[in-house]
Amino acid sequence: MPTKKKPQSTTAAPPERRGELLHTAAEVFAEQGYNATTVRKIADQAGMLAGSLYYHFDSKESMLEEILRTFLDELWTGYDTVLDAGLGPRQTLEALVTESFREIDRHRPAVAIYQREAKALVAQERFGFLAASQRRFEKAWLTTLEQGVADGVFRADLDIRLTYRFVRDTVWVAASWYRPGGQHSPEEIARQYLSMVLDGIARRDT
Amino acid sequence: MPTKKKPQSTTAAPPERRGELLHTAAEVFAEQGYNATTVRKIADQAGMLAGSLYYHFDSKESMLEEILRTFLDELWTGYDTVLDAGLGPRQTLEALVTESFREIDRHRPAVAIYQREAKALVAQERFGFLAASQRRFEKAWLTTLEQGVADGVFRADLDIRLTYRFVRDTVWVAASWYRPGGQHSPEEIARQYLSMVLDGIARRDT
Amino acid sequence: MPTKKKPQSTTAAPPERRGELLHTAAEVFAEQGYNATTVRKIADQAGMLAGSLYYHFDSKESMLEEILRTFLDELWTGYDTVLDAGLGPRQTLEALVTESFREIDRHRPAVAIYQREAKALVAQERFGFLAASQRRFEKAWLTTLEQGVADGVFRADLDIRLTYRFVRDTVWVAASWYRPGGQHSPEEIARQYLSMVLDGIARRDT
Amino acid sequence: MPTKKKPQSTTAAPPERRGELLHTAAEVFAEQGYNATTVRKIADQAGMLAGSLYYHFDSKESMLEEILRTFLDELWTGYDTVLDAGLGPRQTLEALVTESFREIDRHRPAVAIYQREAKALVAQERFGFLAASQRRFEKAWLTTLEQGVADGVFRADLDIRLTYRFVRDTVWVAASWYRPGGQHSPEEIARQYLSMVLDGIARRDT
DNA sequence: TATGAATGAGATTTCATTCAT
DNA sequence: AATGAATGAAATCTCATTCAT
Repeated sequence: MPTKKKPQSTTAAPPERRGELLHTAAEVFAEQGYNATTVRKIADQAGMLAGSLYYHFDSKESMLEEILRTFLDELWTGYDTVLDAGLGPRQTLEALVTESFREIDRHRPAVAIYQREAKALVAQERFGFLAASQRRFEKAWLTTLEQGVADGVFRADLDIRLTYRFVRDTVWVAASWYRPGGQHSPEEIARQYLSMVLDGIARRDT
Repeated sequence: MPTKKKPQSTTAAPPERRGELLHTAAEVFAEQGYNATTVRKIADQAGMLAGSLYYHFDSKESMLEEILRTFLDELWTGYDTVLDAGLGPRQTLEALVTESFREIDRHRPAVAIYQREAKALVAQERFGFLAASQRRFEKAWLTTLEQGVADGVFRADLDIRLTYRFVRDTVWVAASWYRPGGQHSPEEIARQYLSMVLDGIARRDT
Repeated sequence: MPTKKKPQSTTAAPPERRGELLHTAAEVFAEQGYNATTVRKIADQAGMLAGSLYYHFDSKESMLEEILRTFLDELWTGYDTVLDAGLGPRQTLEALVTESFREIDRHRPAVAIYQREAKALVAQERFGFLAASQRRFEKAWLTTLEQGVADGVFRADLDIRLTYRFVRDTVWVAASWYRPGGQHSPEEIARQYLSMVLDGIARRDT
Repeated sequence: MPTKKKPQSTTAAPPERRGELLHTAAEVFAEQGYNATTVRKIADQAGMLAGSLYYHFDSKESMLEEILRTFLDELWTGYDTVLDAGLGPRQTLEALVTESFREIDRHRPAVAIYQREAKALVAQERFGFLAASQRRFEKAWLTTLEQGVADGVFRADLDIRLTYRFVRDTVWVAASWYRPGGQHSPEEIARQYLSMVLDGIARRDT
């Protein structure tokens, strides 16, 4: 039987229902995986019947699409601000990592969904925007790393693509264990991650 | 004269078929996700009909179980050898990371499946062995890191659980892009990853 | 001074809305078929939401009923005038055919709906009036044809039921291609059809 | 509960199951209309469960497509034989009409489905072959009629397109009442129809 | 060992209809 | 009169699994 979330205070702005439902769907997708999530589970969580979701959305897949699109749109707003700021490579890297943790904080379910599903989705025409985003992403990071090597702020003895994957994945998988509102703020986690990524975990003999 | 064992039926070695099919299944599971993989897809890939798989296996789930069990058994054989060798924390960490990349090389599909599905599976009784493995895994790594901090070979200013997750994720997500037989051997990748994890990607001012 | 009946609410004549909506519904039913027509499609066409139709009508089926009833009422008004006029069989046939084309001209959507749906509807109690109409129809035509054969104005060498179906189908299927306001008036089409039905399309050797 | 048709003699050629099912589906489609026919009704009639149909067919729509394609393929085999025979216009017309009644006799359900559904289906890309067939059909008939007028065997005072529609529809709607195995053979019905179409139903004063 | 055909449970989706505002 | 949101029943479709051959 449906689990009502809340009877809602009195009156909320009307066009938010969609957003609420997407939020609910994203949480269930993130928790159980897209394929294992039935529309009935989403509807239960939202306190309605499965069929009622189709008043708001065309299909289960269109919910997934909208969740991922919304997330990527906001992610790129943040990234573009960083990339357009004209910082040096090290500051750019720090800002990108920090921004990433902020996005994980704001869109944890969407990030988790992205991690788990993106690989299988890119093949579909409908999710072509994922591939486009991945290309921009790769370009932004590779450029930053290459510039850093050229400027002498990053090590020159590492395979640059390997480094790219290392930094990229290391940051984003954090979404699988990160819980918003936990001990550390996203900025604090970013700080520690950056410290590990930049300086390593081995103790320096100074 | 040639050494014939038995006048075998008609076709090739029968008991290997199981292994081949598990291999095929693992690849499809890794490619598309367990839930999105239909037994028909596996059968197609193996050149048979869906129903025929049930001569070899009890169920789709039992294929998954066998794939993961086989992988974890081999992983722990390797890990136990390292952990029982009485090395210092830094050498232990290096050996575990190297061993992990070797396992990715040998069992890439299984590793990818594990990454994607483990979280949802541990709740099931049948997959209790996953939880047991995770606990041993966490213990082995945390002990090594703590010993390293105590011995002064790892930095003491980092949150130890954050460090654990950092190292753990860093290694295993490589399965998502690693392709056996590529440019770098697993040992070479391990070397570079260890270099980044231990010393960081920033250039040192000597 | 202008003759105002009542200080009407705000918008135009309310009781006409029903008729407009029935007109719209009939067109969509005729275009796509009753079953394939969703109330949403009708509402879209009418510039309102699906639920709003239920202010005007009890159900989708009641719209269909009203459309068909209105059409058959008018049809029989015309037919009865002809049948009660005491004409000879040939003039009766000509008048009935002409009247039929006039009805197609006025109620084309309803005729198309009737053609397509009547067979499945007659079984329902609610649409019993269709069966009644069909019986009267058959009787009127058969009587006319039989009288014509008896009078020697129609050929005696043809199966009378086959002839009946021939004339009936010949006339009504025209609704499937007829477009009001096209090249030919209904009377002109009737004239040509009557010429073919009565005298055939082969050239006579005079 | 499912209505088993027959336990079938002993062994029928295996690849006929598809054909049997299409036959069953065609009968139900013709009887109730495509949209009003549920896959469950077809399955009931075939003595199986609804889901089992999907072992043989991709979708309900693909059954419809195959039924119509098969019918049109056979229809055109027959028509082409007539059209390639080099007959005069009157013999061609007679042969086409006779062939049409034979097709109605062989494929009554498919013809009935075609009549009822074609108009709405042609809009769909998937059913583009219907439009193609219609164009060939129109061309064949118009050419024959025009040639007949030119040769002086058909009346010159009639609108040729009107005549085309008259003959075309008159013949094909017969599928709505024709029952194979009834009183008259298709050839006998064709003969009477041709007599009416060519010479009319009015008695000639010779 | 494998096929061909089916089952049966459950998933997604559709849609006429209702109802508070 | 009309909207926005929902219900609930039923439809289409999916798929792991079974089983006779």
